[in-house]
Amino acid sequence: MTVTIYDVAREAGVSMATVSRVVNNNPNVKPQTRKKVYEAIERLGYRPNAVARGLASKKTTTVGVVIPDIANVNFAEVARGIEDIANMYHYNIILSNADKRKDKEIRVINTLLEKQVDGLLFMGGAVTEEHVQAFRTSNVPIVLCATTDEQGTIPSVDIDHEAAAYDAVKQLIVQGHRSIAMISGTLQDPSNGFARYQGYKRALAEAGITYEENFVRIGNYKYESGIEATKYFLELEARPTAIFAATDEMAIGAIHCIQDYGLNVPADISVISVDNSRISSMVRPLLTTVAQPMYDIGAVSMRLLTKLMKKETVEQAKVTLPHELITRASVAAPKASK
Amino acid sequence: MTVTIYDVAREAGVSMATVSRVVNNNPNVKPQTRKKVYEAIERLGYRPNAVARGLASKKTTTVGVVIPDIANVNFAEVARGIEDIANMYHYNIILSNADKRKDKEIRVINTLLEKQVDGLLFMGGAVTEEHVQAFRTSNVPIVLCATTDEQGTIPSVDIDHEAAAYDAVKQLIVQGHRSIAMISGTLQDPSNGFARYQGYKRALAEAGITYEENFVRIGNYKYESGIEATKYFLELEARPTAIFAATDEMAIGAIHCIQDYGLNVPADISVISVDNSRISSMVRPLLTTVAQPMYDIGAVSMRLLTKLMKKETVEQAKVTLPHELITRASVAAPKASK
DNA sequence: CTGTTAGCGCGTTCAA
DNA sequence: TTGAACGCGCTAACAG
Repeated sequence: MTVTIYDVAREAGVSMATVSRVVNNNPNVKPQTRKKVYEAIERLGYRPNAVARGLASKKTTTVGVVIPDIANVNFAEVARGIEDIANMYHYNIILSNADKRKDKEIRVINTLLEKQVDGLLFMGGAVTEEHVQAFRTSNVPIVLCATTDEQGTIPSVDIDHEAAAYDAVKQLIVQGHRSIAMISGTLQDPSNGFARYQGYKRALAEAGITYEENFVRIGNYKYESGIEATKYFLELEARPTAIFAATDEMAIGAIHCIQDYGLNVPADISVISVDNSRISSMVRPLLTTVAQPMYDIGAVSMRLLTKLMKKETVEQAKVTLPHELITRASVAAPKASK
Repeated sequence: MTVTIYDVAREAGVSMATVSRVVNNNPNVKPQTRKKVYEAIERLGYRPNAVARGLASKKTTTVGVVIPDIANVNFAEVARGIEDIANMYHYNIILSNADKRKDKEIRVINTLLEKQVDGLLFMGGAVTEEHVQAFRTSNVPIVLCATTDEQGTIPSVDIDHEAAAYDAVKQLIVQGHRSIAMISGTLQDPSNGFARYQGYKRALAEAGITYEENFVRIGNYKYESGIEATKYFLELEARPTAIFAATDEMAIGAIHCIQDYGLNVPADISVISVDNSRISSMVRPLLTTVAQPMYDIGAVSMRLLTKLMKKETVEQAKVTLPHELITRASVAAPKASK
């Protein structure tokens, strides 16, 4: 049924070693023989079996990707960056959703390792000791993608979430705002959650603004939770003049909520966030936000992984990509403070 | 370095065949021996090599997924459906972007087949003779996902794009609209493009509305192209009273464009589309749209594929999932016609 | 430049 | 209930 390298060898009148050579572009083959082999391959419709090759060579040219949720636009963007570079270096990717759930993450890591991936790209929630343990059971290179471990011992590619949040809030402060609320992600999430919250606090502290419990609500990154949080703020006797949302979606929720209350963005309340996903340009007013280069995070981490897999020496095992404030139309100076 | 089944056998004092049996849950093993083997596995930290297993068993428990672009929310949603079900049946997925480009699609199909996937899920542009040819070079089951082939010979899961578009336009007509414009995708695209265009025309024809060239613009599914098309419509001496967009994004572009002209949606112009992606609820007014169950398309097609891979008999090899009109706030009756 | 020979790690008969 | 032996399809020395 299936035609093997052996059939090709017979058909071409050479040994299987020779066929293997031409298939793998080994230069040590006489052009004429090469031609004969190619013809035999063509005639028989031979297709190399990558599994057999993987067993013999101990390389599968596939990398495992652990992702929280491919249906999330940000991660999907990262995934695209990963796949593009993987493709460029002739790797395939096995993608597994783990929803930032530790048990699922560990399980997935193990099956990926069973499949003998040549490398692992990990995007997830916190990187715990258990994770590190799981990584250690194998010696395929790992790179953390859009996350970091506490000790910073594992190669990683991410942005500085704390600084990004800081920059966003700082922008509000520069415009003259002093009463700034935040819609945060869960503080359990080290990057999107906790770090951004820290950036918010640092910016306030630096400006001598006292932190207020009432001005921080925890959302779940989604649109609806942005609305919920904003409702809360609007019902406060002393409303904030600006809102910093940890994600674009929550920011847009905030904008719509404010508008639904008959108020104007940014005249009455300014809104800023971090992400710069496509939807930040799909809202009125256009959303001012700090850009997170998701595609690049994916691309750079995959590139880093290829180097690691080829055992090339890498100078920087922990790369922090730059973020950038994208000024659009959702931020303005507060109304004349009374 | 790596511990093999053989090491476990020695450690447990049994043969490798026995180890293989316990690892694969073969019942023909004395509980006591099973225990010994498990202990040895634990002690040595043995992890089965899926590549070797794949070579020996001719099954890899991985399926290939050809997708246009994982960064596209709709496809990402499908992918999530696929992965969830795949995971449920203990399959892994190799994901490859092909951007609806035939050459890339064919190339990707081939490398996936080289990797000995147990099945293939194909999402792409048109399914040409060349595609069918490529599929035939192997006998792993294929299912088309969110696409169909002309002859309908390959198993597939999709919605009826023509009918979905028809229903959307019909809704406009029922509300009293007679001058309805369409922002279409490229007519080269059989499902999202051509079929929806056909549905639009059928609804018009059925209502005795004459088709107007000026009322159809071709977009690229994206927000900006929705804006562009709508600008064109608004500059017409005889503006349409309603716009049907082939995708949510273009519809939102239309809404914003209309609003930027100082007009009101739906009072001045109604907007409807097909998709019901998350963003359709992230706009003011809320977008009325025909829901396309992307997640389900992925889930159902993967489920179908598992049946095919197990050589179970399937009654329905061509399934059409239902679509549904989601009435929100972007459609209203036209202003009193003069 | 080409062929021979071993494995790669595991599933799977077939006997025992 | 267990073990011995073979083979899956290919790469990688090693000879020649």
